[in-house]
Amino acid sequence: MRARGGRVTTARRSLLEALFASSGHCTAEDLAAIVQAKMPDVHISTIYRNLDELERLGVLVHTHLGHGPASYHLASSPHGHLVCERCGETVEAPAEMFAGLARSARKRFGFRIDPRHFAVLGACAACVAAEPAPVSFAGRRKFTQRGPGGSLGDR
Amino acid sequence: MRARGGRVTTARRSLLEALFASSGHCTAEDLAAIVQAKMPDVHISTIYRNLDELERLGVLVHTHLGHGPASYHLASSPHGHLVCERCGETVEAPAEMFAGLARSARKRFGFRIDPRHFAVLGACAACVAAEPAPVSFAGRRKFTQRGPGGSLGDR
DNA sequence: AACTACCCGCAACCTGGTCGCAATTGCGTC
DNA sequence: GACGCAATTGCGACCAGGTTGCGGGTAGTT
Repeated sequence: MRARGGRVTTARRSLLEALFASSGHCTAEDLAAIVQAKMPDVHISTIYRNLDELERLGVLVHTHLGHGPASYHLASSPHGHLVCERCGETVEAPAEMFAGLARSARKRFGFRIDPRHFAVLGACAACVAAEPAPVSFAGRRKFTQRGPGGSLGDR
Repeated sequence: MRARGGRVTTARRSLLEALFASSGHCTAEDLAAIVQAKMPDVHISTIYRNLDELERLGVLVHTHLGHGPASYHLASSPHGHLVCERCGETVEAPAEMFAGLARSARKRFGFRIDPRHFAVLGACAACVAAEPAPVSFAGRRKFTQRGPGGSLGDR
C-alpha cells in the first residue's frame, strides 16, 4: 500500500504509523509530536512535506476545522465536519447529509461540491441550549481551538 | 447607523465607505488599499481592528473562501459561497440551499449550522467540463487565490 | 477651551506553513 | 556486500496573514 513512486523512509513509515494509530483529526504538530517521541530528529518540515505527498497520493486529506491549524486524517470513510464556534466540539457529518446541497449546487450552478475540505461552523446542541436568546450569530466570539472542553487535537 | 458605543473617526468612516462602495468579498488588504488611496497614513492594523469591531457589532461578516486571506462583506443579504478549487471562481449560494443540511444537522446532532463562515469548495461547471475523468478529488492541486481568471479580490 | 477615554500609527511579535541547500539514505545494480 | 545516484531529510531562513503593546493624538463631553 505504501510508496507508489516514492521511497519508504523511516520518517514516512513513522508518520503513517502515527496516522493509523491516532483516530483521525490530528494537526501536523500533533503528528510531529507522536513521530518525534520515537524519532526526535524528524523535522516539522519533513512532516509537512510528507503530509503533502501522502495527500497527493490520495492516502489522506486535510480539512480546516476552524481558524487554527489544519487537521489531517485518512482518506477512507469520507465525511464532513460540523464544528461548534463556541466550544470547539467537532462532530463528523456523514457524506449523505450533504446530498441535498450537492444536488442543488449542481442544478443551479453546475457546481460539484466537495464538502470535506472546510468544516461547517455553527453551534452544538449544548451551546444552543446554554444560549439565552436567538441572536442570529451577530455576537461572534473569537474562535478558540483546543479550548477547554474542545475535542480538537485530542488523541 | 454608525457608532453604537464607539467613536466616529475618520479612519472608520473611510473604511465603511470602502465597504459600501465595493461590492463585497474584499480582503483586509483590498480595503486597506482603498482607504489608503485617500488617507495614506491609515495603518493596516487599524483596518483589522475596525473590521473586528464592525464584525462584533454585526455590521459585517468575514468568510474564508480558500487558503488565502479572509474576505469581508456587509452582513445584509446572508449567503454562503461555493469556491472552485481549480480556478478560484466564487459564486454566492443563497441561504435556502443550506436548508436541508441545516435541518438534518439539527435533527441528527442538535447542531445549528452557520453556513456562511467557511466556503464550500468544489469544482465549477467550467472546470468539471474541462476535467477528463472523475478522479474523486484525489488530485488536489495547490489552491491559488487571485489566480488568473479568479474573481477573488478583483477590482 | 479643557479634559479624558477611546482610538490610532507604529513596530515588534506570533502562528502556521514553505523553501533552498547541503548532507544523508533508500534502492537498483554490479 | 559495495557502489552510484537521485530522492529525501534536517536545518535555518523566510513568508503570509494577522495580533498586540505602547505612547501619542483626537472625538466627544463639560
